[in-house]
Amino acid sequence: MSYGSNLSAMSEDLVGRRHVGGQIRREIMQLILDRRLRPGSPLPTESELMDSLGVSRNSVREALKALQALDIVEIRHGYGTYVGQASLTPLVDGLTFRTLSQVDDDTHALGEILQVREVLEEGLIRRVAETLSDAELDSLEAIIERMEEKGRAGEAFPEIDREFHEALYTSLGNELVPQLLAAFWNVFHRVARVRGWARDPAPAVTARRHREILTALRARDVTHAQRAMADHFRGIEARAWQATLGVK
Amino acid sequence: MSYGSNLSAMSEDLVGRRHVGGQIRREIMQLILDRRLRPGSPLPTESELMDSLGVSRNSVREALKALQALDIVEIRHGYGTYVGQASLTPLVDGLTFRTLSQVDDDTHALGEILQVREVLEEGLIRRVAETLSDAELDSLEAIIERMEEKGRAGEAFPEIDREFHEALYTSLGNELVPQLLAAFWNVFHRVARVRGWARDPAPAVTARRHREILTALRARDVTHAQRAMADHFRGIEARAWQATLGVK
DNA sequence: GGGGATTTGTCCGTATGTATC
DNA sequence: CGATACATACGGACAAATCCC
Repeated sequence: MSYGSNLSAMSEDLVGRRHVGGQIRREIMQLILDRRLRPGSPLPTESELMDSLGVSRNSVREALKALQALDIVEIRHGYGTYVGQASLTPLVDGLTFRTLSQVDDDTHALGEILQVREVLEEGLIRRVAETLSDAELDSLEAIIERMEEKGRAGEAFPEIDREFHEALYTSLGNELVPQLLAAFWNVFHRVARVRGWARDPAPAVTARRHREILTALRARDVTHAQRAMADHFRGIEARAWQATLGVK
Repeated sequence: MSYGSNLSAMSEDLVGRRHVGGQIRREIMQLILDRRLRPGSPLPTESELMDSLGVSRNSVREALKALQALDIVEIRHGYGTYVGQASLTPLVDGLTFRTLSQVDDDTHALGEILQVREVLEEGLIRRVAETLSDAELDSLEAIIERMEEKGRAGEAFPEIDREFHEALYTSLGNELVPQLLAAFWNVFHRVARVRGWARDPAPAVTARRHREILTALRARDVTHAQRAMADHFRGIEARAWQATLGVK
């Protein structure tokens, strides 16, 4: 035997120490929870982790790489390892991969994502329509004016679009909502970029649909707002299906 | 110099070969896409990958571990590596960790997840209420009868609950919907288990709420169904908040 | 069931790039 | 600029799991 000593492996012997890799991953996560480390806090170095966990550097690194993929830790080359933001980037990676994986019809996988986003936003706008303050309506107004300006120039405005939908739901005080929507948005546009789809061919129409949503919100007309949102998604779907047909 | 020869490193020298790790991850994903590999298909062995990618085994393994965490590949000890299901387990892991990480008030993070689930299901049941067939209503009936049986015995039935909500939306033909709902459900119950919360204290009431949803669906009463679903979530919230207070 | 081949899991030692001070 | 601490990457070796004959 070359490397032995099994300092702290006794506890796992009864369990059969199955899948040491996943075990180390859980132990590092538990370490973060136990020490109440916040996102951005420094983690022990790899050397310290191999000592405290009693495993080799390779095992520690594989576990850290897995946690990095989940955005649970953040590794800065030559500097250190830190607690991550636990964002939804893993969801984006997974959904993007899954969608690209269905070569025959990405419309299916993409349509599913779009349907979920539509259901979400239709329900969310109902709740937000009642609690939206005048100040928030004004800031939405400013965003839409930038849209219309781009629309007049015939330029697409994916980032402003994203900004609008994010600003719509800030008043809910729900951090998860904008992150989920942003995740879906990222998947959609990443797939579009890989597939080489064209940009929005009619930005003025898209801007008008957003304007429609805002006027409904100003009137506190929940039904109208919901229908305007649904129309907006019809537009998105039309663009996507047209793009897939155009490419084929 | 011990390991030299740098066969295929020349191409990266100009780029500065930044972040080889993440690069390998993308190359393996691209390999799956290029070869049209389906979930369950075998991947090249680690040795073949280090040859074809021109990197060491450690680097290959770290990339594979990251992809494993995303459920993009599946590694079987002593057998081989396979294309994974690209499920939403990364989302479950991330949200669970994030929720447990907020020790002071998990009610906040958990409340956000619950709100998203509620918005989703309220919107989904509207769409499903119109297209549900009699056969599907009957299968929902069977599930609810099992609930009521458990309810009379005073036993909790988390699994049947999950089954009901999954069966509700099969007619949509959207694979992502049940997976997302299952993910949220898993986060909720995993956190509950870690926190040591009590089980459903009034299963009969929970069963009755589900019965209410079904009767509304049978009557094709969309508004009623939506309200019944909302009531159901009020019950879940009440249980959760009561549990957190009880523990504290 | 036994044995050998294949494949992943773990470990060690070392050299190198990178960021901070 | 040098020193230091850290992550990155490589090669080689052995252990453990699985499969097939």
